[in-house]
Amino acid sequence: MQKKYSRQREAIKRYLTGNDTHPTADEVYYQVRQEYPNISLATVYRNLHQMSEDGEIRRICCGSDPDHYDFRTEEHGHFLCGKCHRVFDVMIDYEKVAASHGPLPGTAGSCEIIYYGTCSACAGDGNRL
Amino acid sequence: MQKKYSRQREAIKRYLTGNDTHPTADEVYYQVRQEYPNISLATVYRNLHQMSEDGEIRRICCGSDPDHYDFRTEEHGHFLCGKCHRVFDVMIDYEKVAASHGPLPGTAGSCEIIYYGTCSACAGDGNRL
DNA sequence: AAAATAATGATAATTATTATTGTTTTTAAT
DNA sequence: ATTAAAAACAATAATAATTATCATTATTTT
Repeated sequence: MQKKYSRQREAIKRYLTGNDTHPTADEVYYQVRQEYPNISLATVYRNLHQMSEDGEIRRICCGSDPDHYDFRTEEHGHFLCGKCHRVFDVMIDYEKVAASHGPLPGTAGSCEIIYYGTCSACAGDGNRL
Repeated sequence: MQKKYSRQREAIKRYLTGNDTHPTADEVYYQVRQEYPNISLATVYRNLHQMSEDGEIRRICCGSDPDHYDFRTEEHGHFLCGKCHRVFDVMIDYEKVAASHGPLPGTAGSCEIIYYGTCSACAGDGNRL
Protein backbone atom coordinates (compact mmCIF):
# COMPACT_ATOMS: atom_id res chain seq x y z
CA MET A 1 0.00 0.00 0.00
CA GLN A 2 1.94 2.94 -1.39
CA LYS A 3 1.57 6.15 0.58
CA LYS A 4 -0.17 9.11 -1.02
CA TYR A 5 -0.16 12.74 -0.12
CA SER A 6 -3.22 14.24 1.58
CA ARG A 7 -3.96 17.80 2.63
CA GLN A 8 -5.63 16.57 5.78
CA ARG A 9 -2.60 14.63 6.93
CA GLU A 10 -0.42 17.61 6.17
CA ALA A 11 -2.70 19.86 8.25
CA ILE A 12 -2.53 17.41 11.15
CA LYS A 13 1.22 17.24 10.97
CA ARG A 14 1.49 21.01 10.65
CA TYR A 15 -0.66 21.53 13.71
CA LEU A 16 1.39 19.10 15.75
CA THR A 17 4.66 20.61 14.70
CA GLY A 18 3.54 24.16 15.29
CA ASN A 19 2.64 23.69 18.93
CA ASP A 20 4.64 21.98 21.60
CA THR A 21 1.56 21.06 23.50
CA HIS A 22 1.06 17.30 23.17
CA PRO A 23 -2.52 17.09 22.01
CA THR A 24 -4.88 14.15 22.05
CA ALA A 25 -6.65 12.98 18.90
CA ASP A 26 -9.68 14.97 19.98
CA GLU A 27 -7.74 18.18 20.35
CA VAL A 28 -6.15 17.69 16.96
CA TYR A 29 -9.58 17.04 15.52
CA TYR A 30 -11.07 20.25 16.84
CA GLN A 31 -8.11 22.30 15.69
CA VAL A 32 -7.84 20.89 12.21
CA ARG A 33 -11.57 21.36 11.79
CA GLN A 34 -11.01 25.11 11.63
CA GLU A 35 -9.22 24.54 8.37
CA TYR A 36 -11.11 21.47 7.12
CA PRO A 37 -14.58 21.70 8.63
CA ASN A 38 -15.64 18.29 7.45
CA ILE A 39 -12.58 16.29 8.29
CA SER A 40 -13.61 13.10 10.02
CA LEU A 41 -12.41 12.07 13.44
CA ALA A 42 -11.52 8.73 11.90
CA THR A 43 -9.18 10.49 9.50
CA VAL A 44 -7.42 12.11 12.42
CA TYR A 45 -7.01 8.79 14.20
CA ARG A 46 -6.00 7.03 11.01
CA ASN A 47 -3.29 9.53 10.24
CA LEU A 48 -1.97 9.89 13.76
CA HIS A 49 -1.69 6.14 13.96
CA GLN A 50 -0.06 5.83 10.58
CA MET A 51 2.44 8.59 11.23
CA SER A 52 3.45 7.09 14.54
CA GLU A 53 3.88 3.71 12.90
CA ASP A 54 6.15 5.35 10.37
CA GLY A 55 8.13 7.01 13.14
CA GLU A 56 7.17 10.46 11.93
CA ILE A 57 5.58 11.33 15.26
CA ARG A 58 5.30 9.65 18.65
CA ARG A 59 2.30 8.34 20.47
CA ILE A 60 2.34 8.84 24.22
CA CYS A 61 0.23 6.36 26.13
CA CYS A 62 -0.18 7.70 29.61
CA GLY A 63 -2.24 5.89 32.15
CA SER A 64 -5.97 6.31 31.87
CA ASP A 65 -5.63 9.51 29.86
CA PRO A 66 -6.37 9.18 26.17
CA ASP A 67 -3.26 8.98 24.03
CA HIS A 68 -1.32 12.14 23.36
CA TYR A 69 0.84 12.81 20.34
CA ASP A 70 4.26 14.37 20.07
CA PHE A 71 6.04 15.62 16.99
CA ARG A 72 9.41 15.23 18.67
CA THR A 73 10.68 11.79 17.79
CA GLU A 74 13.99 11.84 19.62
CA GLU A 75 14.01 9.79 22.79
CA HIS A 76 12.76 11.73 25.78
CA GLY A 77 10.41 11.34 28.73
CA HIS A 78 7.12 12.90 29.71
CA PHE A 79 5.25 14.35 32.64
CA LEU A 80 1.46 14.14 32.83
CA CYS A 81 -0.32 16.60 35.05
CA GLY A 82 -3.29 14.88 36.65
CA LYS A 83 -5.19 18.15 36.96
CA CYS A 84 -4.90 19.95 33.63
CA HIS A 85 -4.05 16.75 31.75
CA ARG A 86 -1.28 18.43 29.86
CA VAL A 87 1.84 16.53 28.94
CA PHE A 88 5.28 18.08 29.26
CA ASP A 89 8.60 16.96 27.85
CA VAL A 90 11.27 15.79 30.24
CA MET A 91 14.87 15.59 29.19
CA ILE A 92 16.43 12.28 30.11
CA ASP A 93 19.90 10.87 29.85
CA TYR A 94 19.10 7.38 28.62
CA GLU A 95 22.67 6.20 28.96
CA LYS A 96 22.45 6.76 32.67
CA VAL A 97 19.05 5.12 32.81
CA ALA A 98 20.42 2.10 30.99
CA ALA A 99 22.99 1.79 33.74
CA SER A 100 20.38 1.83 36.48
CA HIS A 101 18.23 -1.16 35.73
CA GLY A 102 18.60 -4.88 36.20
CA PRO A 103 18.62 -7.45 33.39
CA LEU A 104 15.77 -7.31 30.87
CA PRO A 105 13.84 -10.45 29.87
CA GLY A 106 14.43 -9.75 26.19
CA THR A 107 15.35 -7.07 23.71
CA ALA A 108 13.75 -3.69 24.20
CA GLY A 109 12.85 -1.56 21.22
CA SER A 110 11.91 1.43 23.28
CA CYS A 111 11.74 2.68 26.82
CA GLU A 112 8.97 4.98 27.93
CA ILE A 113 9.38 7.04 31.06
CA ILE A 114 6.39 8.91 32.38
CA TYR A 115 6.07 10.96 35.52
CA TYR A 116 2.62 11.42 36.99
CA GLY A 117 1.97 14.39 39.21
CA THR A 118 0.78 17.96 39.37
CA CYS A 119 2.36 20.68 37.29
CA SER A 120 3.44 23.84 39.09
CA ALA A 121 0.76 25.96 37.39
CA CYS A 122 -1.96 23.71 38.79
CA ALA A 123 -0.28 23.38 42.16
CA GLY A 124 0.05 27.15 42.36
CA ASP A 125 -3.52 28.25 42.07
CA GLY A 126 -5.54 25.45 43.50
CA ASN A 127 -7.30 24.28 40.41
CA ARG A 128 -7.42 26.72 37.53
CA LEU A 129 -7.61 25.60 33.86
CA MET B 1 -17.60 4.11 52.62
CA GLN B 2 -16.23 1.58 55.03
CA LYS B 3 -14.57 -1.39 53.37
CA LYS B 4 -16.13 -4.77 53.91
CA TYR B 5 -14.76 -8.19 53.35
CA SER B 6 -15.75 -10.17 50.28
CA ARG B 7 -14.78 -13.67 49.20
CA GLN B 8 -14.56 -12.53 45.59
CA ARG B 9 -12.06 -9.81 46.36
CA GLU B 10 -10.03 -12.22 48.44
CA ALA B 11 -9.99 -14.72 45.57
CA ILE B 12 -8.82 -12.00 43.17
CA LYS B 13 -6.09 -10.91 45.53
CA ARG B 14 -5.07 -14.49 46.20
CA TYR B 15 -4.79 -15.21 42.50
CA LEU B 16 -2.69 -12.12 41.91
CA THR B 17 -0.39 -12.86 44.80
CA GLY B 18 0.03 -16.50 43.91
CA ASN B 19 1.34 -15.91 40.42
CA ASP B 20 3.98 -13.48 39.35
CA THR B 21 2.47 -13.19 35.96
CA HIS B 22 0.90 -9.73 35.64
CA PRO B 23 -2.58 -10.55 34.45
CA THR B 24 -5.14 -8.31 32.82
CA ALA B 25 -8.66 -7.96 34.22
CA ASP B 26 -9.82 -10.53 31.71
CA GLU B 27 -7.27 -13.09 32.77
CA VAL B 28 -8.15 -12.57 36.41
CA TYR B 29 -11.80 -12.97 35.50
CA TYR B 30 -11.33 -16.30 33.76
CA GLN B 31 -9.17 -17.66 36.56
CA VAL B 32 -11.35 -16.58 39.44
CA ARG B 33 -14.34 -18.03 37.60
CA GLN B 34 -12.99 -21.50 38.29
CA GLU B 35 -13.69 -20.85 41.93
CA TYR B 36 -16.67 -18.51 41.63
CA PRO B 37 -18.40 -19.43 38.38
CA ASN B 38 -20.82 -16.55 38.50
CA ILE B 39 -18.52 -13.77 39.50
CA SER B 40 -19.12 -10.77 37.30
CA LEU B 41 -16.47 -9.11 35.16
CA ALA B 42 -17.59 -5.83 36.68
CA THR B 43 -16.74 -7.19 40.11
CA VAL B 44 -13.25 -7.99 38.93
CA TYR B 45 -12.79 -4.50 37.51
CA ARG B 46 -14.33 -2.89 40.58
CA ASN B 47 -12.04 -4.70 42.96
CA LEU B 48 -8.88 -4.34 40.92
CA HIS B 49 -9.56 -0.64 40.67
CA GLN B 50 -10.36 -0.30 44.33
CA MET B 51 -7.32 -2.23 45.46
CA SER B 52 -5.02 -0.19 43.30
CA GLU B 53 -6.57 3.01 44.64
CA ASP B 54 -5.84 1.72 48.11
CA GLY B 55 -2.26 0.94 47.15
CA GLU B 56 -2.77 -2.76 47.80
CA ILE B 57 -1.82 -3.64 44.25
CA ARG B 58 -0.52 -1.74 41.23
CA ARG B 59 -2.12 -1.06 37.90
CA ILE B 60 0.24 -1.15 34.95
CA CYS B 61 -0.92 0.87 31.96
CA CYS B 62 1.15 -0.21 29.02
CA GLY B 63 0.61 1.20 25.61
CA SER B 64 -2.28 -0.19 23.65
CA ASP B 65 -2.39 -3.35 25.75
CA PRO B 66 -5.21 -3.54 28.26
CA ASP B 67 -4.13 -2.74 31.80
CA HIS B 68 -2.18 -5.34 33.71
CA TYR B 69 -2.11 -5.74 37.48
CA ASP B 70 0.77 -6.40 39.80
CA PHE B 71 0.68 -7.45 43.44
CA ARG B 72 4.16 -6.04 44.03
CA THR B 73 3.68 -2.49 45.21
CA GLU B 74 7.30 -1.50 45.67
CA GLU B 75 8.62 0.80 42.97
CA HIS B 76 9.92 -1.10 39.97
CA GLY B 77 9.74 -1.05 36.20
CA HIS B 78 8.20 -3.32 33.60
CA PHE B 79 8.87 -4.92 30.26
CA LEU B 80 6.01 -5.67 27.87
CA CYS B 81 6.58 -8.31 25.24
CA GLY B 82 4.78 -7.28 22.07
CA LYS B 83 4.38 -10.89 20.98
CA CYS B 84 3.09 -12.84 23.97
CA HIS B 85 1.82 -9.72 25.72
CA ARG B 86 3.29 -10.79 29.00
CA VAL B 87 4.64 -8.24 31.42
CA PHE B 88 7.88 -8.81 33.30
CA ASP B 89 9.32 -7.01 36.30
CA VAL B 90 12.45 -4.97 35.85
CA MET B 91 14.54 -3.93 38.79
CA ILE B 92 15.41 -0.27 38.68
CA ASP B 93 17.56 1.97 40.81
CA TYR B 94 15.31 5.00 41.03
CA GLU B 95 17.94 7.09 42.76
CA LYS B 96 20.11 6.82 39.70
CA VAL B 97 17.17 7.53 37.43
CA ALA B 98 16.34 10.64 39.45
CA ALA B 99 19.85 11.84 38.74
CA SER B 100 19.49 11.36 35.01
CA HIS B 101 16.64 13.62 34.06
CA GLY B 102 16.23 17.34 33.58
CA PRO B 103 13.93 19.57 35.61
CA LEU B 104 10.31 18.50 35.99
CA PRO B 105 7.43 20.93 35.37
CA GLY B 106 5.90 20.12 38.76
CA THR B 107 5.85 17.57 41.53
CA ALA B 108 5.79 13.94 40.51
CA GLY B 109 3.88 11.42 42.58
CA SER B 110 5.14 8.45 40.63
CA CYS B 111 7.40 7.50 37.78
CA GLU B 112 6.50 4.65 35.47
CA ILE B 113 9.17 3.04 33.36
CA ILE B 114 8.15 0.59 30.70
CA TYR B 115 10.28 -1.19 28.14
CA TYR B 116 8.61 -2.39 24.98
CA GLY B 117 10.20 -5.21 23.06
CA THR B 118 10.29 -8.94 22.52
CA CYS B 119 11.01 -11.35 25.34
CA SER B 120 13.70 -13.94 24.79
CA ALA B 121 11.20 -16.81 24.75
CA CYS B 122 9.35 -15.23 21.84
CA ALA B 123 12.53 -14.18 20.10
CA GLY B 124 13.90 -17.73 20.45
CA ASP B 125 11.26 -19.72 18.68
CA GLY B 126 9.82 -17.39 16.13
CA ASN B 127 6.34 -17.01 17.47
CA ARG B 128 5.21 -19.65 19.94
CA LEU B 129 2.60 -18.97 22.66
C1' DA C 1 -7.32 12.45 -19.93
C1' DA C 2 -8.28 7.91 -18.26
C1' DA C 3 -7.27 4.23 -15.25
C1' DA C 4 -5.50 2.67 -10.97
C1' DT C 5 -5.16 3.10 -6.17
C1' DA C 6 -4.91 5.15 -1.80
C1' DA C 7 -7.31 8.49 1.34
C1' DT C 8 -11.46 10.43 2.83
C1' DG C 9 -16.06 11.16 5.38
C1' DA C 10 -19.72 9.07 7.54
C1' DT C 11 -20.88 5.82 10.41
C1' DA C 12 -21.03 1.21 12.42
C1' DA C 13 -18.46 -1.79 15.31
C1' DT C 14 -15.23 -3.05 18.81
C1' DT C 15 -12.73 -2.95 23.09
C1' DA C 16 -11.85 -1.75 27.60
C1' DT C 17 -13.84 0.07 31.32
C1' DT C 18 -17.26 2.33 34.43
C1' DA C 19 -22.08 3.28 36.07
C1' DT C 20 -26.68 1.70 37.38
C1' DT C 21 -29.99 -1.12 39.53
C1' DG C 22 -32.11 -4.40 42.15
C1' DT C 23 -30.58 -8.35 45.10
C1' DT C 24 -27.57 -10.70 48.31
C1' DT C 25 -23.71 -10.72 51.88
C1' DT C 26 -21.42 -9.05 55.46
C1' DT C 27 -20.96 -6.45 59.67
C1' DA C 28 -22.72 -4.46 63.70
C1' DA C 29 -26.32 -3.77 66.92
C1' DT C 30 -29.88 -5.36 69.39
C1' DA D 1 -29.93 -15.42 67.05
C1' DT D 2 -32.49 -11.53 64.71
C1' DT D 3 -32.43 -7.73 62.46
C1' DA D 4 -31.08 -3.30 60.39
C1' DA D 5 -27.64 -0.74 57.71
C1' DA D 6 -24.03 -0.65 54.65
C1' DA D 7 -21.27 -2.43 51.30
C1' DA D 8 -20.63 -5.84 47.61
C1' DC D 9 -22.66 -8.52 44.29
C1' DA D 10 -24.48 -10.10 39.36
C1' DA D 11 -26.36 -8.58 35.41
C1' DT D 12 -26.44 -5.42 32.24
C1' DA D 13 -26.58 -0.77 30.25
C1' DA D 14 -23.67 2.97 29.24
C1' DT D 15 -19.53 5.43 28.01
C1' DA D 16 -15.12 6.61 25.98
C1' DA D 17 -11.56 5.84 22.96
C1' DT D 18 -10.34 3.76 19.04
C1' DT D 19 -10.66 0.88 14.82
C1' DA D 20 -13.14 -1.17 10.78
C1' DT D 21 -16.21 -0.78 6.75
C1' DC D 22 -17.51 1.06 2.56
C1' DA D 23 -19.03 4.07 -0.96
C1' DT D 24 -17.03 8.36 -2.75
C1' DT D 25 -13.24 11.59 -3.76
C1' DA D 26 -8.37 12.94 -4.43
C1' DT D 27 -3.85 11.83 -5.95
C1' DT D 28 -0.72 9.54 -8.76
C1' DT D 29 0.54 6.86 -12.81
C1' DT D 30 0.09 5.74 -17.44
